[in-house]
Amino acid sequence: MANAIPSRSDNYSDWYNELVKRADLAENSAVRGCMVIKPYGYSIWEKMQRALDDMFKETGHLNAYFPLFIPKSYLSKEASHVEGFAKECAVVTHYRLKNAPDGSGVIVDPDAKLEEELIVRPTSETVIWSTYKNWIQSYRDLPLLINQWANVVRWEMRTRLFLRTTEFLWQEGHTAHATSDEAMAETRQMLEIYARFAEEWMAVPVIKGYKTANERFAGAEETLCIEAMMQDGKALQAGTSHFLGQNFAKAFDVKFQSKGGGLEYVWGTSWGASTRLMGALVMAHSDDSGLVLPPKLAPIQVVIVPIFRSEEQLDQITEKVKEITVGLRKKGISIKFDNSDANKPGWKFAEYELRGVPVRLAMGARDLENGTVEIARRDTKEKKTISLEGIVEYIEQLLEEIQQNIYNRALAFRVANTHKVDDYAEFKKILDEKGGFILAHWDGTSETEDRIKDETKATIRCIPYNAPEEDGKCILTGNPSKQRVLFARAY
RNA sequence: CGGGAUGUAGCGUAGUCCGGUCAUCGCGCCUGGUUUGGGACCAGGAGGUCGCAAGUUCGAAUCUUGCCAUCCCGACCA
Repeated sequence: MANAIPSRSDNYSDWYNELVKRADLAENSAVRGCMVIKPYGYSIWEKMQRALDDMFKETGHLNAYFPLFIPKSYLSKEASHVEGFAKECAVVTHYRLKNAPDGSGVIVDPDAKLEEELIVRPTSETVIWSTYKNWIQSYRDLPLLINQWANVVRWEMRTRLFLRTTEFLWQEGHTAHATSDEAMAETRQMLEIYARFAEEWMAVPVIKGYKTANERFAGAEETLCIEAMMQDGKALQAGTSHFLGQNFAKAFDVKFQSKGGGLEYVWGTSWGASTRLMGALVMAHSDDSGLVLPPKLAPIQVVIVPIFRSEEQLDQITEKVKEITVGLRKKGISIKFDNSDANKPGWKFAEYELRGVPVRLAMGARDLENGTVEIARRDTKEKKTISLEGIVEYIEQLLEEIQQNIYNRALAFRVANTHKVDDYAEFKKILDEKGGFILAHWDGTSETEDRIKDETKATIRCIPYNAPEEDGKCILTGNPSKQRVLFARAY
């Protein structure tokens, strides 16, 4: 193999970085910490957007767009919110440049200083709630169910393609409700949507749960999340849904008149998922040959590679291929027929494996004679020659099977790498030797959580939903505990 | 922002100690031909302010100083 990527076992992190670049998903840009998402990577993101957006619309949400800039004063209206984000905000202080007197280029015009500095949004709660104040007067205005697709900026110290970039793309939902119960139900509903998206579209199994107070969103009363396991055993948070209580309503004075005529603060939620999902998708399924994409999100689901010695042969193959592609397209399956003469078949095979195309067909003289085609699946790398008879149905079913198979594989991996541990020494040992998820008892205090984090780098990823009640002792302090929580090292 | 390292063609690199036909090699790219069932081969060709700036010197990719950028390890995070 001339251009092999690093292997996962050699260096997982190198493997990931190389794969993202080589599969043409994204690359680093001239701007520190900001990436360029390339067309192939962006196509996957568009499919993710489409699926999520459909689910949001089905549950009654509408899209809107709020400004990129936020007046600095807004950020400080909600105390814990500003504390959470202040350290990573980009700030706009001027609005004009001018030529440098010494001719060395342009400089910031000191006369163009803004009265009030603007923050580049790290998240939009504050602008949105300041707007909601004007939109909500009566219980009849509720619930208000809004989503926006946007870019946000968080000035991170260390960045990695998709997993943590200074600027990233995401969606953020912001809803307002008349009652606490209704807002909480919305919070749960949106987490369910994220979980369903992760499992049914990305083929990534997730664990749903509550964040501890330490890990909660800045300004939220409760944060729900889904956590996925990557192939190196580390956890990745794939979506969060926050119950904001009346915090932002109070900070921005958003009240409504109830049926009974009283004035009440509204209850809020916010929920988001970002281009980080792209990183999760790569790390959950791919192998040392390249990406493995779930068929539902693959920009190209089937690639057809002709093998020919002459123009006439190519023409004959093209003719045959047409019959297949017409049938596949009718089923909504995306196909690429790569008839370019620039590269040999072997090169193409390797290239489409790198790009994670779920199904590959190869057709040559041999197949023309026999009425067959060679079919290869990306997830297992199995190859076989099959008859053209019923090929469309065969492929349709195979795509479903691949989708299911990579989910099952990821689930089996997670199960195999999740351990119940009752002893702190063993806890540390498993983290260092095996990694993965650990279910252990915790006494419920932030102090204990912090100490475990300092000593092991593992954090409580979540307090899982529906965890069975079980009396136990905190792994660190020995204090009583009612249920196990999920520990892991995380991205 | 602390600790470590690195900047040579689109990418990856040799040369840096010891200054002087040294700008090396591979991939990629262009042209022509032969090829095509797992990353083809031959021939020819294009492409470089050696990160930037100043200094030392007859002479700097190489030595000195300053700056800039990137990567790794920490603190911070979706």
